Amino acid sequence: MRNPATLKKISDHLSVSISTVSRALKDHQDVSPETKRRVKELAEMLDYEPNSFAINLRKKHSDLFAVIVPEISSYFYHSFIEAVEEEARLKGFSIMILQSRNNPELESNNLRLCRYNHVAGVFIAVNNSSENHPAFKKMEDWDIPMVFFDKVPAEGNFNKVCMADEQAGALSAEKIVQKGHQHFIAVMGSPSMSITIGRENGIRTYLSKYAPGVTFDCLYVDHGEKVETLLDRYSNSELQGKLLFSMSDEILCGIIPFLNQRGLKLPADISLLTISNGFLPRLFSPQVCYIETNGNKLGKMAFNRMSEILDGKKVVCERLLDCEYFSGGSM
Amino acid sequence: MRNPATLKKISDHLSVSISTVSRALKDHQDVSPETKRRVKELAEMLDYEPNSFAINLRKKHSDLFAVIVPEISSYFYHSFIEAVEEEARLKGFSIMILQSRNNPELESNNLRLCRYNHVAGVFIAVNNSSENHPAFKKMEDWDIPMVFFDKVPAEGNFNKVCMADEQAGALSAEKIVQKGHQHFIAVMGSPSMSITIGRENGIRTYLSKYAPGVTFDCLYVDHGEKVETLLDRYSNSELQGKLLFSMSDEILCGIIPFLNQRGLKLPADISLLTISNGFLPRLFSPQVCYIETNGNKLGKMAFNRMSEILDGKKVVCERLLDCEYFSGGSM
DNA sequence: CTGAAAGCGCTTACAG
DNA sequence: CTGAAAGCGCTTACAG
Repeated sequence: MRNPATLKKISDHLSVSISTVSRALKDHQDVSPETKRRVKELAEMLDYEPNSFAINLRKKHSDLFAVIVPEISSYFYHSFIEAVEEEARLKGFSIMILQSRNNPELESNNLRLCRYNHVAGVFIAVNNSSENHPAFKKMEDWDIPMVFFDKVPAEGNFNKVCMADEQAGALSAEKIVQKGHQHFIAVMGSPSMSITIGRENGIRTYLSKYAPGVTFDCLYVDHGEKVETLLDRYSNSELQGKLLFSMSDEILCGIIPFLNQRGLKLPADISLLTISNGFLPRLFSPQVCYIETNGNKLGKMAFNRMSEILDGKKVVCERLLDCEYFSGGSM
Repeated sequence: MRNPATLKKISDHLSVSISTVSRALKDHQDVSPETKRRVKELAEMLDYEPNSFAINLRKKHSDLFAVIVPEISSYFYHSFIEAVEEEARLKGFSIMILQSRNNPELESNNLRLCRYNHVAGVFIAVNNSSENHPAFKKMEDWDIPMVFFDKVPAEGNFNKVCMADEQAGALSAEKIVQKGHQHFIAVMGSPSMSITIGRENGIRTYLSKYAPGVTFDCLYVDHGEKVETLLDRYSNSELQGKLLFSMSDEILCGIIPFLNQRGLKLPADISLLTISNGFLPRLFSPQVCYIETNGNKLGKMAFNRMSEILDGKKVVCERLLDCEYFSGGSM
């Protein structure tokens, strides 16, 4: 390992003190122009790079944010991460990615890593399964700001940035009712997830208020069960003319092959509405109608919230990202 | 900011020296069991966490790998990142993500960040545009191992881990020839990318060797041009019975809507073969035939190579990931 | 304008 | 079995 240049090395070469070198490199007013010039020139030549460990050891925190997600390659998180990296870079921060793979132990361990590395803040989408409240509390004790996004704890006073799940559910119901359906089939994710609960609540609330006669079957994709298996309970004639509502891209990816395999055509045989970031729905023919969930927008929103906290606006709050309807040809 | 516990704080409470506390916590044999017990108990109580800055300052490098990509949310990189994170975690490392957005300046800056943070190693997919050789060289000077993946520099002696692009091209040509096509249309990415060159070479080499009569139009999607626009030069009757070859998922996503819009059916009106990670091709009906590029596998391969380098096997080499054919119904 | 010194939190060779 | 001391590379209050 080549020895990287240090302030000491530069100071030795130039026969000035380390303090002077340090000051010269940061353009401190106390240093004479001539000294500055000599120091900077040599620093350049020696390929000097400050040492983050030494700097952070004094500052007691790093220029690193952590993003903790169940997994990176989901339909949504990578675009969230992309947006956060972008914003972070513009503000001089970098990001560390940690996956918790729906394993509470890993999640705790990831939070421990955040403490170990004294990150400036944590963006976290929590696991499906249990809620790691003690681990979350510990971050508070360490004064490491946390912004929960997408999958957030149902209980507890935390900073949250989410899709407006209830609104998305209500908007879905509204569109379904408008199309004249008296009954539909909703395919939802795990019933323990906050997003499932929110979206389903949105549907129920809307229906009970504006269309009490409309009913729906509610199927939950849980415990690794496949969408296809769940839907197999219906015969083609039972599905004829019906509407399928899909809670997410993940579920959409189960529904599409199912429809293909059954030979059901959109929208002649069956209608389809999904919640999605919009990428997949636009690839199909006809394009699938969707309510937009935008990972990039949510990432920017989360970053803004984090910036506010770092700037001192610490009062805990919950922000919602409004959703919009895209009209395809699937219903 | 709550003051996190330090060795000093523990040593004060227990009236032992800092050295003893440090040794006790790492189960050093020199320390008496009784002292160990007391130290560990208090450390637990005080929620002690070692300080990575102090540790790394001594070790002179961190437990952090950097992954540098043009962008995270491409069809490929997020699964690569996912695999690297997974492997890294198992070995006690974390990963930092940096995007270079096809901007050479950003790329250099990201490499500077890697030096600043004394990362243990860098995984990098380079920009389309220019090649940043001076910046790459500098990393060598700093003895920071680099593993290039997917988009790699054409020149220079570097560790590379890639799809077998030539092989993928050749395999594609083989399948096309087998289906009896005398002429086809290849839709490729930017001609300056190593993967474009490799894949096209593979096709040409195969054809000149085994099927010299077979010809193809070669279209390049470059400078933000759209696939649809490129293909618009062909009338439906010109396309009838033809085969389209798509170099990547990105291009596939342009071709599919084009076919839908033109009302061309697979495989009756037109055939389609793509190179892909396999996710999208399997969603369509019929499923699109593809040659597999697997981001996860490539990530694991890259990590293995990195591990070898860290273990001392420093001799530069290039590894290729074999590709496989998946038979759908699109040709 | 410049420098010596203390300190961030840790590890480890050395002495006892 | 335990401790005092040096040192990793930097910044900054203090003294001159």
